[in-house]
Amino acid sequence: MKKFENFSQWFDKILFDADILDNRYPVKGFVVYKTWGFRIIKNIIEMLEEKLDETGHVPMLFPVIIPEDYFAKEAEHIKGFSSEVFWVTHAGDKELDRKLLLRPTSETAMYPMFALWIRSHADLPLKVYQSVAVYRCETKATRPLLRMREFLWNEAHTAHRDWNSAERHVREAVKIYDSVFKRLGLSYLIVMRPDFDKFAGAVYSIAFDAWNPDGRVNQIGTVHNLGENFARAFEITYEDIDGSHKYVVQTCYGFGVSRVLAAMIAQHSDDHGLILPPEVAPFQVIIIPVVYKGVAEEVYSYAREVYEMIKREGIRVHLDDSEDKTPGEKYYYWEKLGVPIRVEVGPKDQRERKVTIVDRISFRRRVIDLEETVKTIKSMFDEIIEALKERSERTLKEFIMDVFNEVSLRKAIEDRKIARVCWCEGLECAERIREVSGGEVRGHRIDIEEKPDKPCIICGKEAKKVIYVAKAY
RNA sequence: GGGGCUGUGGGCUAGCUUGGUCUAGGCUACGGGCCUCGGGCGCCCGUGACCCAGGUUCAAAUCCUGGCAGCCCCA
Repeated sequence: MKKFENFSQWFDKILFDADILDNRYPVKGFVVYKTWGFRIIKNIIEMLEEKLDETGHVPMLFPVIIPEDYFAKEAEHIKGFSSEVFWVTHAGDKELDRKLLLRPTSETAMYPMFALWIRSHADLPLKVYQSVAVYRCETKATRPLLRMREFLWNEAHTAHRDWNSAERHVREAVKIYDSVFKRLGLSYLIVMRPDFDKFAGAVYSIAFDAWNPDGRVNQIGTVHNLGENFARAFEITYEDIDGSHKYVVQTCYGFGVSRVLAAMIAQHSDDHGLILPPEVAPFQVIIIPVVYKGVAEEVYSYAREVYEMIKREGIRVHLDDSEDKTPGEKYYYWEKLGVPIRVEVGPKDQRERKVTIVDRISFRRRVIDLEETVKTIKSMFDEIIEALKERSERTLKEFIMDVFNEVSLRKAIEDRKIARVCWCEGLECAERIREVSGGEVRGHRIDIEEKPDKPCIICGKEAKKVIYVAKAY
């Protein structure tokens, strides 16, 4: 199965073969995360939460249930989400007096509580996060990890004294996500969403759009400045130094754990199976003893010695000493699961006190002295993540295509590219872009500055922004 | 939101057009056994399936309707 030719089937096969998840659960859009996948997920979440802790965020856990009247408090918000809400209407066979819903996102669960907790400027900024599942009854076709009705994310919600400190914090949040995504070797565009596509209830929205082998973009994270919109709806006020009462200014940001996992798999893996950045791989090193009759005991005990030596360094290492498989079968098996480094120990290695070491990307074999093993593994970890990052960045660049008229725009989207176009910021032109290309306007970049040097691709008037157009998940 | 396609052991599939030797075939995986195990060695034995509910028919994996689930395309 070829990654760039038949992404869907390739992706489904990897998810199944690498024990990431089982999507045969009998409810559309709900999946079971299996052990290997769930361990990776836990490592990703841990990486993010550490970063959030470092930057002054505190963990909390809010209920999955939100009462209808609270959900409805912010007008735009309810408009944006109501069509895909799962409702809880009954307890046993009795109808509830007050309808409840499963959170599609937690603003309306958290902010009534923020109103109780925030009294004065001394309570600000408040920075809260939680890693939970959220529920959205997607009407489009669901796809494992990419578009599900129950999916995992981490959401952070903050409250600030004024617009400027909220603005500063938005930049901080973007930096946090950027650093975590980079550690996972991912490549993406950081874009300001056009006004008509911002989060329901936000003043503006910033998004991280990761490339996917089929040319669609995968939104792996978003950062929103909510202004006072929710503060007014939920009466979140504080007493300032001068005794006046003011609304807080809020931000919120979501890190799509399921989609980040999808992006990692989609960007890094190959036709042999999964490829994982060492930092999140459940096993970072797999040891395969190569035994023959007559020398088995020596090789096994040497393999255990190597294992203990690597384990002592805090590296997640596993010794596959099962006797029912040949070494070749084990190579394929662990490659499929994406273990970054394989250490082979055979009779020859044992006699010479060496090991044979192979990485998951290049499959290059090298024989090194036993004493060099740990040092070599550690430097190979760095080489692997750098190689993944470099390869992914290169692919992103290859996906981007400059187009200057409707015909080439349509062609670009047809060819599964991400189109870069100049745009006048007119709503009708954006609508037209969608119509002629079938792609969506994703926004203009904020990670780099891009000035339009051509007129608007649709109306020919002066362009204000360089925007990206692509199909999306 | 609209249209098309599909559902066969754990995975991939043959069979469906033209209903009947289908008692459903293969590969893979799995369990047991043998094997000199550096890239899926070979051989023997075994377990395991027609998505669900109706309908047509002497007879349904095969035809029809609905449900559930999945894939693709368009808006």
